[in-house]
Amino acid sequence: MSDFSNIEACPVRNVLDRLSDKWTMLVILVLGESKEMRFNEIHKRIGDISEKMLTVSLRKLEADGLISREVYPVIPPKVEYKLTALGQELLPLIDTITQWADRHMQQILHNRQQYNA
Amino acid sequence: MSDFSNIEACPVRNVLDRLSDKWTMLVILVLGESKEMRFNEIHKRIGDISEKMLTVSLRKLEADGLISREVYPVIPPKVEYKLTALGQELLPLIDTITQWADRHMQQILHNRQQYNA
DNA sequence: CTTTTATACTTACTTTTGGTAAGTCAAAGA
DNA sequence: TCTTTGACTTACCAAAAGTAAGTATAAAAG
Repeated sequence: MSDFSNIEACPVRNVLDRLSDKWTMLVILVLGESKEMRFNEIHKRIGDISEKMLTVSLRKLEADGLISREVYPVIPPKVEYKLTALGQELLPLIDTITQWADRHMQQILHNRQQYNA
Repeated sequence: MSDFSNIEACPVRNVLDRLSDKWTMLVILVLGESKEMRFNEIHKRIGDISEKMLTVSLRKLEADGLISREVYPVIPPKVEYKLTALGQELLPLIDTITQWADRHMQQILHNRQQYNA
């Protein structure tokens, strides 16, 4: 049983803190859909993420080594993102959650309605 | 390939949006450690969550039907929380991520340092 | 009999995180 | 010369989360 309250030293806290922001897990999922993706492709695929937050999310994932960023020196700019081996390892774990989501969404929506009544 | 940009209709977005806040996944993990838990127990186990946010997180999880909340009419108050069957289904999926975290934390910390240099 | 303690919250206020819209850069095309 | 293109950046505003204090009530302590 890990010591969740020791935030610095606890791997679980360390990783969950990084995944527990508004966009990170979704960005990983999206990147898992194709070999590599350009900034605007990811942006369109998600739809409602701001450019600012997409930039921030991608930079953090890059810093952790979960994605790689390749800049082509052309104009207009071209930048390709893809999951690293490490990132690809994480992908199926998040994907399992999305499958669970597909199976249980109806139930959850129902529960929410009950609760608000 | 689901339509992530249709936030209302997409189960993945719907569930990820709920899990993608600062504390939800960690609260589920902690509740998975014992049969049931009282408010202050959860609070101490996590350590740095505020009482306010713990209340908010628990209420949302309750609304979705992932945890149940039992109030004993005593003074001082006693309230017990535990995962429902639905919540217990989700637990191993989050737990798999924490195991991945344990395996790769060193590498990730190393990557972060490299990036900031 | 007054004060303290215990537990699970609220509430008012501040800080951090995220959203919005406009701007930047440099070359190619009209 | 003016517009378009793509990947951002920036200044400013809104939403989420943190902080510290307060609430309720009865039993136990002094």
